[in-house]
Amino acid sequence: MIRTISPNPNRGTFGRCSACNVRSLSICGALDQNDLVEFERIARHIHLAPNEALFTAGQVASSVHNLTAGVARLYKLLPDGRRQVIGFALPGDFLGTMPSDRYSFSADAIDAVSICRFPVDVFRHFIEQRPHFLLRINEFAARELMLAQEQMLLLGRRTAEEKVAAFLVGWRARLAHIGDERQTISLPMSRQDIADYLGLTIETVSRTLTRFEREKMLVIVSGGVRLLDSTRAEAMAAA
Amino acid sequence: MIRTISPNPNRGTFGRCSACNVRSLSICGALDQNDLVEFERIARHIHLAPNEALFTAGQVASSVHNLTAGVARLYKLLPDGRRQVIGFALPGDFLGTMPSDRYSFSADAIDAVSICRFPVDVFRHFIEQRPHFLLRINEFAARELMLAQEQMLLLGRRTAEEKVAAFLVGWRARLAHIGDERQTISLPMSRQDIADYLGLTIETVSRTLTRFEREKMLVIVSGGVRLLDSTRAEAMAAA
DNA sequence: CCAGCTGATTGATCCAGATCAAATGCCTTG
DNA sequence: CAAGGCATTTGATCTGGATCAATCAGCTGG
Repeated sequence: MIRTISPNPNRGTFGRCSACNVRSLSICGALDQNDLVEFERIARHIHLAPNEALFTAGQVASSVHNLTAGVARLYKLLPDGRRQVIGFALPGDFLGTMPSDRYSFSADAIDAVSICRFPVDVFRHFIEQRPHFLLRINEFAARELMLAQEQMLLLGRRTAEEKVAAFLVGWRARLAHIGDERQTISLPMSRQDIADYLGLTIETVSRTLTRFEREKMLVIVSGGVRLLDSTRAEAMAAA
Repeated sequence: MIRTISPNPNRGTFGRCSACNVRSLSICGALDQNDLVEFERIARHIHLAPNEALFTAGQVASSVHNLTAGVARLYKLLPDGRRQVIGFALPGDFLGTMPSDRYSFSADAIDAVSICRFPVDVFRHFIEQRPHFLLRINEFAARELMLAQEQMLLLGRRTAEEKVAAFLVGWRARLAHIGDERQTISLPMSRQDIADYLGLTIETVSRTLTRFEREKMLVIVSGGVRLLDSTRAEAMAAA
């Protein structure tokens, strides 16, 4: 399970926003002490077991969410069951940039996940009073959009090998961003999740990883991979 | 060329935001008369010929843009020249949700295009004073993000046939949204643009369209297509 | 009215990645 | 510690869409 900074983000004063250790990474980083007290009042802190749903596409979007621990998968389904994972959410990520009144994608916990949940209308009222907070949310949305555009390039124009390499390099960067800079890249999601994220099959992902291992670019370990040749991986990811 | 409502969006009082006929469709729809006067002061109105660049990926992002006439293609390139079109911009569309200080994609005019251009720092200052405007920009970013996620599903998990059908249905909806509800769906972009948008080759797009015509789903006309069997197209696009 | 150019269509063949089909290597749990 | 269950890996084959290769159809300018 992927955590940040301290082993238990909600230890002691459970649910206290002021003590939240992913605050600086999240939209809440824009709130001062006074705001935080108010914000805490409208938050509900929830823990989810692996594979539990945060919300489901099509449901009325009654809440926005802020991830504080664990990893979630965000995905869309076609009527016949084909699945596209549109992203993985990490601690600090905000799931609330919704244009419509219904969720346009589903989200569920990959490992044990903690979230802060806010009723949309209350949340909306809160941000409307705080332009600097709104500005922060905007920055997050912009970054999200840029990642989505990068992913479109990957899905539409990259080869299987490039996709897998780009995924590993990008994932490592995101882990580093939340303070996880271990040698081994933790991969809490299944091969199927990775395949559905990259627009590939599970077999292709597996074969590509084993080939990378055979070619000494990485070592596959339980729950992740250890990159041996970053330079080569980065070159593959870029081109 | 795709226009909206009146044949010439900038006729007479050229560049006057108050007279702008795509205002209600754009982020500027959130501005009142006073705001508009101020806004007009920081705007530069620019006209571009087909294939002229609005901006290029990697350049310092000195301006944000608002499209008022014509169609633009937004795209990313890989070092070896592979191209992914990440979207087509229509009148009313805002190109300014940038997370970094450099453009992360390129944009150029497909047909004759008119834009309003604003220096980023001035624009930023303007929106910071106007929370309701910021809120509007946020809604636009959210819609943009939802479209991007829909496109990820298309790129990763749909067949060529589904991609082309979904493109036509989606494009028709966007044209309808800006007031262009003619029988014939106008396609000002080239087959190559469509292919690069759908993650296909030009040959596959062409073959798929001719097959649709053979199957009486549509008729290919100069500069567009006429949908004969909307129901069938929508079914393909959905599944 | 025709030559040349550019974009689109059509045809023939190929191949990256999908599909189908077994293993293999785990964790569980009794 | 054996049995069952699931995720993953590996192997064999197939195919949707890519690639390679001509046409073809509008335009544009002379």
